[in-house]
Amino acid sequence: MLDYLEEQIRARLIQLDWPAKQIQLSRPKKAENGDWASNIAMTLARDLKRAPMQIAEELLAEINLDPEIVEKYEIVKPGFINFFQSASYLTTQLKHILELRENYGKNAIGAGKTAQVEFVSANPTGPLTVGHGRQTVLGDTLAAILTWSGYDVTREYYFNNAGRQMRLLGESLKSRYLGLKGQSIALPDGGYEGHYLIDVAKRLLEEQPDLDVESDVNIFKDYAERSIFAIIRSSLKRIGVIHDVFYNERSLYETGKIDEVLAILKEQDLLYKKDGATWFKTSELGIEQDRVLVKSSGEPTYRLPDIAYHREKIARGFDLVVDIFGADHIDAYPDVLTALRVMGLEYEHIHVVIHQFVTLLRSGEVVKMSTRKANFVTLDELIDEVGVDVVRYFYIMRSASSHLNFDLDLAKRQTEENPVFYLQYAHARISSIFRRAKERGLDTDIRQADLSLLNEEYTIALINEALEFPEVIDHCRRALEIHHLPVFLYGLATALHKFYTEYKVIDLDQPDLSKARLALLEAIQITLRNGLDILGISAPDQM
RNA sequence: GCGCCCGUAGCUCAGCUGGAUAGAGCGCUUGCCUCCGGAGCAAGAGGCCACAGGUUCGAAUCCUGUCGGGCGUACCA
Repeated sequence: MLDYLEEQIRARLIQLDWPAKQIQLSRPKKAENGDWASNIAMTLARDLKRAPMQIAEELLAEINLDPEIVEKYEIVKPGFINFFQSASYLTTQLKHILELRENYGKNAIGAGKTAQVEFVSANPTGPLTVGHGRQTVLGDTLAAILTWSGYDVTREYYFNNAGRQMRLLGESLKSRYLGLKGQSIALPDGGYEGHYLIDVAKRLLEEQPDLDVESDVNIFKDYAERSIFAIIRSSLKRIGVIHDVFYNERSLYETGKIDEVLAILKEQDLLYKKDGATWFKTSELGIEQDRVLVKSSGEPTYRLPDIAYHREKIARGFDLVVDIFGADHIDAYPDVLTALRVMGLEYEHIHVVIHQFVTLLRSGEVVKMSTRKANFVTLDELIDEVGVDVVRYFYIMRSASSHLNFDLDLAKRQTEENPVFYLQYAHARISSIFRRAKERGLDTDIRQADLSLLNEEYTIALINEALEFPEVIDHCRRALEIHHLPVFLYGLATALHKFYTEYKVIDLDQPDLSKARLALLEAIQITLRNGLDILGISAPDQM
């Protein structure tokens, strides 16, 4: 419909030799304003120096619209052109859903192209927290949207198991281990206080009881890394996330990629030494101050490997790269992009999605969290408390750029107040109707259903709602925003419930109408299921 | 100080590249099951879209400024 109208209007513009402006078509909020509306006449008014109403008249005077698709059109007040779709168009589209089934909503925009989504990327210093959770689900769901858009998607986890933080982790574990043996050694300054390290220390003590103060800290570091990575991977698995690639920062050193970046920047005279450190002249490149790339200790700061990593992403040839960062990393990526630019690399296909923080609320109170101290809530604890479906939904129901209030009380309620159950209930309700229809001996073979019987107000509203699904997918992809999907699904569930209250599906006296309505419900269920599938939320047949 | 994000109903938030009378959930008031799942539906009350300018035929949406809140502003990641 959208493409069709755009094509027809464009043809008229060319015919009239009017400017080939972008043609905007939208779905009006009010039904009386048609199914699709265009503001083209108003946007042309200035170019043509004529009244919009007149322009619309002339534009439509000789337009050629298929009556099977567009029943009629109207020109209204300021200059809107409203199109009304025909009943046959609606039934054709409904058949489409029934034929496409689990493919309904997919498109081929990314066909033959590759995409990479980098997300989570937490270093193995502790379990995933509630904060990581948002990014985890956000990235996974955006990756799913890209898959539905035809891309060949790589989910990637970038991590660093070297450097100061990891050394601190090793020392912290050593301290805990020796503590268990009765040798009290203070945690290092800024060390990791989390209780999980004590558990790790206990297991290490069981496996290797003979370590002591003299033992190499690397033994502890490696053990901590392995143990914590196992915890992280198990959390990811629980929440349904599988990364295709775990990219170790260390490989950038081993393959010389770090040195290459330094060499290129040096060649461009963008590096200098000061106080024993190597600085990047970012202040000459539109950034407030210069940045340190290599510390006076000889260790690089995180920026340098990040630059090298992104250079590698470009070299790997992805058509689209999406980085998911938390708001606390907001300062890092301009430096990276700047470095890529001065190295003469194409980086327009790299998109950064920044999400704001998560606040946990319990009984209306903010749950205080601090990573340094032991009192953070882990993603696992959250899943234990409310379940995977609810966790996933709550994380993506709001736009990433908004702060997220995660209301634990609401999340735990298995009642009408919980939007997840509202959606799942819609799906289960349809399954239930099909079960009942079979019990009653109704012919549920919907293939010969006469869809033209579906012409009541709320029925048409429901079909229209379902037809928006592909547009929503497209919107999510374009904007790299996922929250439009749960918002859409919620509206679809509402339309379904409304339809259900208004009309009886199983009516033995009207088998043809029943069959048509069952066909409709099948299409709605397909749409709901596909949407939930993208979100990684289960679609139950009964609850 | 500077950079990014946010400010829409009592609360939590939608509102897509500017469009027609600003929406939803929760909470509050009131209705709807002899009938396919009431985990549902309907009605009502509730708004100077933070504030002030500007651009435009038209602004919650774009621009500037002000005021609030969050995050950052490291030789931590």
